[in-house]
Amino acid sequence: MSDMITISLPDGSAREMPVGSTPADVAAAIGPGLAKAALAARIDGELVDLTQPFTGNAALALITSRDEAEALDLARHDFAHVLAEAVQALFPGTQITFGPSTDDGFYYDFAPKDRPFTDEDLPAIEAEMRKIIAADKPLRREVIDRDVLIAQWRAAGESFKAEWAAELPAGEELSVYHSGNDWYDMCRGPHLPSTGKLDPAAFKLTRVSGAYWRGDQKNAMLSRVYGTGWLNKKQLDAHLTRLEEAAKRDHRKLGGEMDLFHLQAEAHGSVFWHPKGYAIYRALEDYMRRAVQAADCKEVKTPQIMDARQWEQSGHWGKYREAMFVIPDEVPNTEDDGPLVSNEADWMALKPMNCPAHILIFKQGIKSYRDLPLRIVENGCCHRNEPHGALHGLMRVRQFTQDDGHIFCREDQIVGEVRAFCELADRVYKHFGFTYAIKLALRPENRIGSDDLWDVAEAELRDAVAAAGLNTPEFGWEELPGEGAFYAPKLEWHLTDAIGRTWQVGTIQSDRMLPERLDASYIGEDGGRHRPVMLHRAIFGSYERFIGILIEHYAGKLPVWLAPVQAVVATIVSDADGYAREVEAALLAAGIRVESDLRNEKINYKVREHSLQKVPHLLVVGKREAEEGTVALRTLGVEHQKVMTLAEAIALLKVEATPPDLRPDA
RNA sequence: GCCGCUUUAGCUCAGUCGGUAGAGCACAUCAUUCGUAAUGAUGGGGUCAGGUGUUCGAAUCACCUAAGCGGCACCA
Repeated sequence: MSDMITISLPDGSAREMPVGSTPADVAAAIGPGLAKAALAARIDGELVDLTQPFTGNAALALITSRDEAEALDLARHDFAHVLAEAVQALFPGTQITFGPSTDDGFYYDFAPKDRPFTDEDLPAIEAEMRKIIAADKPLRREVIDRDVLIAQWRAAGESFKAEWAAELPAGEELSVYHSGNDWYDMCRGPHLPSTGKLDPAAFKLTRVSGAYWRGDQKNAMLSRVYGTGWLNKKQLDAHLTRLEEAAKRDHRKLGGEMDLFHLQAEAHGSVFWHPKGYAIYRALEDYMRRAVQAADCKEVKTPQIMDARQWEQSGHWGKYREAMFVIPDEVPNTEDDGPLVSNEADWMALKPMNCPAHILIFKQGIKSYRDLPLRIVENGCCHRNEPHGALHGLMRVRQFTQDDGHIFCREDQIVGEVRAFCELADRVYKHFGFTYAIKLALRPENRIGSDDLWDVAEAELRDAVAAAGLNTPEFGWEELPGEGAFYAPKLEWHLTDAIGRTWQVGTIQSDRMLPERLDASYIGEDGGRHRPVMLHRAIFGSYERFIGILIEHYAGKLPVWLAPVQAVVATIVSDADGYAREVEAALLAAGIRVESDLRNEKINYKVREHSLQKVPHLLVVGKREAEEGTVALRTLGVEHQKVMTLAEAIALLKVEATPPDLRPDA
């Protein structure tokens, strides 16, 4: 047996190294530059520490900061460790728990000794972290016996770590990483060779928050410190700039600035739509009515309040009563001025969803198989008393309107119906300028129904997407195990917006449970009673949230067909007032949402104001235009104005103001 | 719901040691008629989120409540 091993490298070359060598030794053998730049290694594809000895002949790839994805993840994980070490140095008695890397950095959850951390603690923690980085402490892996480690954690008062170590799967090798000789954390690794490999200018602690131990609200509330971490300052700065840009398009900010809507404590979680915001809302409603009509859906309207018994039967009362707005059916007390009395059996509730009401429509009269598929849709206004901490602008509200729909069909119609819905959703999202990914959420752990039934239901959705030709990487096709609803698998549409964020909006799910619970049936070809399948579907999700997403996607600069004010006629001098009114009237007659600005203000002022309001087109008129019958058209985001005849301007605006589904080329 | 922070004029914010509140923008009035991102002057406007307490005295200190913000948990 030789005392040398062969290490092959990505460039095809190979090196003979003594038994017991490490990737660091190979790097050093190749050259001092690489030895310095190496951060970690892949041995036979597995990411490991530089100091992990080879166990025999192996394929080696050295990781440097050029391997950005891996290097970033390693650095972020190390930042988390440095954060934990810094916190324990500054706040003795703080217990450490868990601290992973994230998409833009890292966090660490602590069990503080006296009080949770606040933002004011962050500068001191950052300074301590920089000290640890400057000390360039070596990070050393040690494999450790489980019982020894648990005893050490207990002795150190680290009860969370002890609990965790005890619950890691039997047979798993436990390791700790030492930072120098005075701190360690349990970790699978790998890590950078030393804290000095981190760039002290490439991280920033961003915020503190509460977080439940193991993500379960029954457990202790820990104190989480978040940071963003990068390989160098340039990357960090670029990230901070991206955050600023995202904040500028926040729909809550723009909603106020553009006078679209407001929220206030007297109706917290419900939207006050102002004229301009409601103009967007109505443009969407009109659009959606056309879209579902073309898909042969019938629009209905169902009651806002239904008897509690209805919600008991549907199963919502048991599961969601806490989140429902319940209305006692109060009657006046027989004594004058006495309190109202109520009987719980007569309670009613605001509808939290539309499905049961749609089933009640289906159940009117006798349905034949010839009636199927029966597609009904509703702009259904729902109320849910969401947990207070969940409310967020238009994105999560207590009163919202879904573009809800239910398709009642036979089992053999599911694939065709889902496919048609996929094609409809595809048209809609393209009209709004979104790309999307379709995902199939598969059976969750807690579910009802047999595995056979799930096999069938999942296959139906999968086949339907394939039939629509959308199950390709181009459409982000992905299956999500365990993510389905408890009663059915679910197709989900995840939109990607202009700055790369994703939003789950559309869905379709096949449901065999609710028709059963509410006893919906149809007469089949054989003359017997059969259960229909119910497909729940939505494209916008909710109007409120979809408008929020649109505002952020377009940064307020909505396309002309959606813009609440599509054009403003602005005068330069009052001599042009009469002509401006003529222009406004002509545009109004052409169906353009137009306003005029005849105020005694300078044109600079008017341009600035309407630009900030994100009005797509400004028609400037002065003496010259009034005499010539022209307008100077200034378009948002375009540097120079264009002078044209009024007729030309109207033609141009009419084209742009036409919804995409009504354009000749649609 | 949980953790942290915040709440002062329509908006964005300042307000020191506890001593009775200030700016810019917006608004109103007047002047200005102006060619593509802020014309000037003058003026009005606040029970300092609400409540309770400490104090001779509270925007300021304490407690409670509500809402907002950042997360966590939840999202039929």
